[in-house]
Amino acid sequence: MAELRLYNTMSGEKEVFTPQHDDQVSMYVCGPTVYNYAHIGNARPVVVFDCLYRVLKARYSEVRYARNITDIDDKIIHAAQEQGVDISAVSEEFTEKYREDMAALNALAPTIEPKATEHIEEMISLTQRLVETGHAYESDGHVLFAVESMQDYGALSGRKLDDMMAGARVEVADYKRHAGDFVLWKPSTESEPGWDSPWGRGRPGWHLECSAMIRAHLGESIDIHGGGRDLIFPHHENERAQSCCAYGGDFVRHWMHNAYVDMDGEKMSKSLGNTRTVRELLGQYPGEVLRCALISAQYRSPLNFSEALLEQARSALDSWYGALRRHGSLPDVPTPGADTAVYRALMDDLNTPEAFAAMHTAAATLNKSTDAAEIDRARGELLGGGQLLGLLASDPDMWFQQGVSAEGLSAGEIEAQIAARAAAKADKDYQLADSIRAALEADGVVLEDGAAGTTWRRGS
RNA sequence: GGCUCGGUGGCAGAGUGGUUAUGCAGCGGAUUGCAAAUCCGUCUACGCCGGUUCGAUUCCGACCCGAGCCUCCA
Repeated sequence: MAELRLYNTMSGEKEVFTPQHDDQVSMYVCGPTVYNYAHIGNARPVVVFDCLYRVLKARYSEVRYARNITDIDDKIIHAAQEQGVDISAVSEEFTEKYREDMAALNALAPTIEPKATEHIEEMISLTQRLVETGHAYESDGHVLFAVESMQDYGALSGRKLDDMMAGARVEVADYKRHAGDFVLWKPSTESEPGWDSPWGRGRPGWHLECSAMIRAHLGESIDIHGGGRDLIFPHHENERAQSCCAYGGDFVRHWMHNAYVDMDGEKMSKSLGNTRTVRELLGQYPGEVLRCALISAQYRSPLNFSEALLEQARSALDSWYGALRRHGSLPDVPTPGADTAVYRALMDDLNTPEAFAAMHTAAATLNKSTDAAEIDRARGELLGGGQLLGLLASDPDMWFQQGVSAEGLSAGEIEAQIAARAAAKADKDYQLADSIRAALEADGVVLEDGAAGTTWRRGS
């Protein structure tokens, strides 16, 4: 059995992955702050860690995968105030939309989806613990984590407190002892949502929930913690500080961070305003195309988002589905955990491009082989690989015949035209046959004559 | 200013101290009533300068260029 190797942000190297408990893995991935639609950049970690989840499930008998929902945050508060509604109206609406969008990308639901507002108690007690142990202090109504109280603060992001001082570009609040100190708990005004605490009515700082929820659901030390690169600092650094100082121990054994989705070579982000929402893109492309595009580069490399990228993803899927379509009548019972080339590629730090190459090899075999055993093996590779990658989930005929929008000819109309053309061909009236083909093509339908008759698909 | 990561063929994108990545596009052929799909063949590579080595795209150093973090952000 191939061993799993994963790059660890902490060490800066690929490491052999061994779960702390024999056959059981715990993974936590930072989820969305639910105040608006997820953009395609937000979807990258979801899809990447969904692949990892699938690989882990194939390899280990128990995988506990938690992805949080941040449903208390200043941005949600602002959105709610603008709309004149309660924050829960905003957070519930966008939690639902997020789930729909991610499901459309074939991302499996995590084992647990903890919400911040359901863990306020845990956050308060974690904060208390940090105050008691001298790692946090109260100042001007806030409770702050004292970064100088932690010996190796900065170890994850590879920075030193002194260096950070030099580059501080932000006004330092005067209630902080050190510029790097961050908020654990902050006061709420009357109009802001808040919870009673030993420090008065307030709400948690944004790093706190993950520490508290990891502890509550996955325990003191987890195997894998993932998220986007931009979370390394300050979010994960601070999470680590909170958890390590409050509870001691390892906290996280493998830190994993995906690179960004870029737009014209520049990071896609809400603050830059160059985003494309998943929802908008789903109106133009099948979810599988978006997913395929998102994993067409290795997760630690930047991915430039473009029409061309999506068209390439579509064409890769077309060729895999096309190979399967040739053998569509065979029963399928793939085993994703089988020791296939796709599996081995993914075991090497999720090398999805190498996995794609193996998928293409399997498809080529299906297209040209006449050996039943070989065909069987290739189908297993392709379908099993598809399960690990979260692709090829549709029926091949459905894939080619689906229209992204409702417009166009119905399947029945197309079949009728095909029958008319077959009759014309039987009469050797090729002129009529060709005019039918051309008419269909003008409506975006491509005919393919094969040994077993004519099949059709919708062109892109 | 500090820290991190990267520069591969027309494009996308892996990998390796000496041997084909892969896909798309291009070109030539096969197949087809015509197509499409498919198959076969084929062309374009490893930022720049040094060093180590029998041999470097791959290791080391300098340089140039790009991206990111240090601030909400996946």
